[in-house]
Amino acid sequence: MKKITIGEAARRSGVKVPTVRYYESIGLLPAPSRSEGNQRAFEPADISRLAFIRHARELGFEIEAIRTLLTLQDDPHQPCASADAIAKARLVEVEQRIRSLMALKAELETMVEGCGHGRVGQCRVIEVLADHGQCTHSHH
Amino acid sequence: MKKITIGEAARRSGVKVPTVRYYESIGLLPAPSRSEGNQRAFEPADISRLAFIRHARELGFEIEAIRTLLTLQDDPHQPCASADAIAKARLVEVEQRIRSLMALKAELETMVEGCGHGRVGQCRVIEVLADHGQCTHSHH
DNA sequence: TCTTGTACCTCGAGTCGCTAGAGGATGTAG
DNA sequence: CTACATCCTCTAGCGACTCGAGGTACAAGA
Ligand SMILES: [Zn+2]
Ligand SMILES: [Zn+2]
Ligand SMILES: [Zn+2]
Ligand SMILES: [Zn+2]
Repeated sequence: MKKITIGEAARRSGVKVPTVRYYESIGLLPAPSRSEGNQRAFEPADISRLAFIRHARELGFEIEAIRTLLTLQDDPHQPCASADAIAKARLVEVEQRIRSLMALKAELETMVEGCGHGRVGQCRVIEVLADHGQCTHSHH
Repeated sequence: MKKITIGEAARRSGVKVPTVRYYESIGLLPAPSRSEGNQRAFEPADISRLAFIRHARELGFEIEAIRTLLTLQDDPHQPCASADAIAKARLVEVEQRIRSLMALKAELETMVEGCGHGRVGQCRVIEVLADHGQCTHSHH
């Protein structure tokens, strides 16, 4: 079996080189063996783990959640309730965030569309920012 | 004219006390005069400025964007094109973020719904996280 | 074999927008 | 006068990286 350098691990997993080292430093990725010259030598399992982490990060899971998910993955006999709970919590988060962003979008549209592109003194953008009472939604 | 303490400024503007000091420290809020005992004494204009900052933050504008917006606000004779550009850029950002979160939501729903709540070995959540190829959207 | 160039190493600091805590001074009400 | 809330400065910490300095290792070409 040939050794996988950090650069190749990065290329294969889509995680950047410094980030790979960072994940190792926080214990998310086990410290790999080293070459004679002290360079990291990864194995295929590490690449899978990195890809898992990257995918979970892309889906917005926090590092601590990923740590839990990885621990679960390491022991396939456990019930998956905690994994499902983490995913469900993330889903709720995402739904809330979408709702909040939709409200924001509406306010921003009003601001942008309402402006006649004249002087700052009459700018609707500045005006609305200065006075939340002009917003259609009271909570952002 | 009575002096406004930092606590009252915080209460009136909705910005927390340490955050008010932080805004002063980064030059977003002018340093107010001080009492004999070295305590900050704000004026009504500072409260408006704080409220403006808070509102802009709630709408997701970055500090540097707010700095620009405040500079514009300070001189009402300038054309408002830059203010509008900032708001429009923020709108585009928000729209992109919403689209991205909608895709995420779909993936998370598939994961959560597909799981039979058995063992980790068969958990759909873990399975999808380990293999992005199982996602319906190729880009997150 | 030597040289060149790329990739690797560690360590510390910086990013953003706050937030928390230590340790002390000031202001106000009873 | 004594509590007690509020204020002050300063430093450090959060999450999740990202960057730079200063140095080492390794593979390919002359
Ligand atoms: Zn305008
Ligand atoms: Zn508003
Ligand atoms: Zn499951
Ligand atoms: Zn995916």
